Amino acid sequence: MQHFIDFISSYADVSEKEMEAMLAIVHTSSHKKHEVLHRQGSILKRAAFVTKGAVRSYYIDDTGVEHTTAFHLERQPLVPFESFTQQTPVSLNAITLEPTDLLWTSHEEFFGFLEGFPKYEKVLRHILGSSLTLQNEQMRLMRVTSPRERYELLCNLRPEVIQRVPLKHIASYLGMALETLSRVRAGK
Amino acid sequence: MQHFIDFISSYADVSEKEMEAMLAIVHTSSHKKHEVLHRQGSILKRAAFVTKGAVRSYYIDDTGVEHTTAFHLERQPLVPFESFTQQTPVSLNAITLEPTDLLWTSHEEFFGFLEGFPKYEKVLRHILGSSLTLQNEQMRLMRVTSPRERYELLCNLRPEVIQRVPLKHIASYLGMALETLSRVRAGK
DNA sequence: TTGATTATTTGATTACAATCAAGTTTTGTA
DNA sequence: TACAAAACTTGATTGTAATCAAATAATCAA
Repeated sequence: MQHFIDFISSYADVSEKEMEAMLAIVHTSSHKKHEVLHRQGSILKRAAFVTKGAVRSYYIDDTGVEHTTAFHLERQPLVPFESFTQQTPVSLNAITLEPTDLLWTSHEEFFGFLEGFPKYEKVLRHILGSSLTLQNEQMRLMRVTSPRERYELLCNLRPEVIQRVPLKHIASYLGMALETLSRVRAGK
Repeated sequence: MQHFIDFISSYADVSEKEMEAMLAIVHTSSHKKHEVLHRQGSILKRAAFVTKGAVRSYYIDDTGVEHTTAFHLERQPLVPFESFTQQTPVSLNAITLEPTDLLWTSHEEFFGFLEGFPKYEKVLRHILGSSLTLQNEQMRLMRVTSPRERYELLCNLRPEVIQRVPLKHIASYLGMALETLSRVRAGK
């Protein structure tokens, strides 16, 4: 819970009253390893935040190949904003990589809170902006040519991911074959 | 101008009063071919909308290579939202590909309007959501393995771009060598 | 603990796109 | 209209990562 408070506080000065209202709409849930949290095509009813564990987001393309798009470790939001804010079908699957604890709030509660505290419109805008920035950076990561560079960048940016996630998912995330990743890591 | 009204109307029912207030903060400008609209690292003071012509967004990487990230034709916004909403340095350059007419509004005017008409918070949220969706789609485009597929996807999604933009920029946008694009087009 | 499944490594080969190098065509403009 | 610059094409070669194939290592569950 402290993680969540830290997260929100990094975007806004939260008064006691506001924090109280927030905590009133926040729920917790625990999930086993390899539990599906949401599926491609469904309408997202919850915005979640990882307090413990790890979650992987991925989609399956026309040819049946899986593409991992994100890893959500503790202290990170797990919200496909473009889907949650507009209640359009989500384009990703989410599945736990480890036993995972989440904080979450429903669409109704979330936007109810927003109406009660319009100041948080700005916060949401800020979060959406950050989300766009992150996407941009990820896009550039993909354009950095060599697999080695992509891997090294990830090592620098998210060392915990390398430690905790099976290489096949990292390879998929970085857009290279599992064997290539293995060789890159061996320094070949 | 009608283009702009259509654009906004696709996101919200706009009352006469609101439209009036909007038009009061909208300005126009004309630009020659190859005119720079903004540079990497600057703080964006304007949100723009293309009414005529075409604009290219790109960035230059550490090794000096240019990467084209977007083409903005008429009826499309030209706003790096993540920069404009938060007034952080923009990570892209924008340059006209053709003689171009823009509508634009300043950061102050824009957020002034938003305070006067808080209903448009929702509209902005919607636009940011769409922007995220677009980014996601572009990301997926990059992951579709073969250059041929990437090219064909672009042909289907944005045929006008193929007609109007020099191939070297399209090649850069699709992340392939100019020669490769040429061969793909020749069906080789 | 053991067998089974999953994860990872290593090797050999192949396929594909980048690069280098000229040419040709098109466009803009003096 | 003619010249120069830019846009585009084509060919030959190279390098790199994908693919195929198999072995080894680690993890999980009965």
